[in-house]
Amino acid sequence: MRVLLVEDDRALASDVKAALVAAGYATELSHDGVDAQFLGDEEPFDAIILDLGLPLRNGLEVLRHWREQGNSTPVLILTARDQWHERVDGLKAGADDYLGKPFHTEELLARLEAVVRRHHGHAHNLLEYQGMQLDTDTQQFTLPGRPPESLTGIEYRLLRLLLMNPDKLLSKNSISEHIYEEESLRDSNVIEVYVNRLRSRFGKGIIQTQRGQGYRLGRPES
Amino acid sequence: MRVLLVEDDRALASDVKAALVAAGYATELSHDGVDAQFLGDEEPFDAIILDLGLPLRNGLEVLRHWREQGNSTPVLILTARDQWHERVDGLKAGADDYLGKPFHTEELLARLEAVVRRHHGHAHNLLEYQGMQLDTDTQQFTLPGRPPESLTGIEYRLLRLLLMNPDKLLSKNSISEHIYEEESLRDSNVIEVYVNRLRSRFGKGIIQTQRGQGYRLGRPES
DNA sequence: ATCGCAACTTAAACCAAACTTAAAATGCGT
DNA sequence: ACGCATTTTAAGTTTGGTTTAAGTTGCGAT
Repeated sequence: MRVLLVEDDRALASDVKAALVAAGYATELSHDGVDAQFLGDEEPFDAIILDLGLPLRNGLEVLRHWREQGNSTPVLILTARDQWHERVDGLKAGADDYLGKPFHTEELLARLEAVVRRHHGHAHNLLEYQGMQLDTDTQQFTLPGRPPESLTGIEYRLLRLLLMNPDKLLSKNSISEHIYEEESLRDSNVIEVYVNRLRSRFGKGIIQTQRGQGYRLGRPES
Repeated sequence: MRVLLVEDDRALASDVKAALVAAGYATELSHDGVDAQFLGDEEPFDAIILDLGLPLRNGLEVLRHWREQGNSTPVLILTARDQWHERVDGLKAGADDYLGKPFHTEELLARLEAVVRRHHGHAHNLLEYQGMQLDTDTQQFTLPGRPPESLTGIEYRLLRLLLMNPDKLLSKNSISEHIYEEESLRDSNVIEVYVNRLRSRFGKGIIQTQRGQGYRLGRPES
């Protein structure tokens, strides 16, 4: 279990880190918003403990940034006891729970565990290829450097089929067989229409046409 | 399992190599882009770990070179933590996964294993002869030292017929019987036209003519 | 050497496949 | 029952793989 602890008060930070390590968490420390943001972007944590009053970059902004990037690591925010509105803002920005300072480390540990368990409860199931990822639980699709987008039912089924057979050439027939239950709309251009939709949402390159043969998953252009 | 580790920081490189060897990978080291490119071209690896900041030749260029050569060895790139765009560029250049520096060796091992497994899972159905290969899942044709190219329907069927009967002499009649359903276009020069197309795409030598008898698969000239 | 036929080469025509759009139908939640 | 989002139909347009066709090359037999 890896945890990122973001807290500018060094003394407090190392106390808390000690407690976390004692509880069995591999803990990474960060003391300002900019550094924290990079760490959160680049490394996979099971949870993040985030103080909102940070130098260089406000904690709320950092949190919003992560959520916009499609990073759904559970975040527990720390707020000053009397800053009631910060908690609301934090939850709205995508935090999973909050804790007022000062706090007892036991309570922190309890909340942390709860937050992690809750998150693992709906552990997200990812279908990934060339940096694109399809979350089969939420039906959301993410391409590198963009926020996740929700898909309609058929958009999702088409994209999932492609991602489950990367590189493979799939004929329109086999596609509609997989997407619909029964002897399908044989002469209908549904597939073409949806290919068109996905291309205009996510870029032309995402699906390649092999005229007369079928379609194939491509790689997203920038 | 052979792994190529490309990393110019010698200290880091030998640490990581030790970890890889301990995990059971036969590991080859390279410290600059030119050397790495040569090794990747000449020797078969199961995976490559590639730092992007290299002396002599940029890691991205090396990766692009390999992919242009049709080399599909899984590549895991290492990027500095603050170079977010490098990841995207790397994926576009054909990397299979990325890892920000600094990293934990356990994570490197996990990603490496995942990448190798994924790559093996992607095993395609290949029709192979003299270094040429026809992928019957993607309908793409690769000759040594070139990136795979997509084929049109009839190009594909002709090439497949030839590769399924290597060395065998195939008359134009038997060819058109295999390629078309019905009583074929007996007096038509379709076959000749397509033989011509394949030769100009992939080299004269690829198909040999036996005047009056038919055609036979040949070997591609370098 | 020359003639004739098979194979080669090129370009243009054709036509079904795929694309694009918008409107109509469907279905779902309130 | 209504409004909204999604799915499907439909019609017009573009694209590019296939085929035809006509001219050229070159092998091999006489």
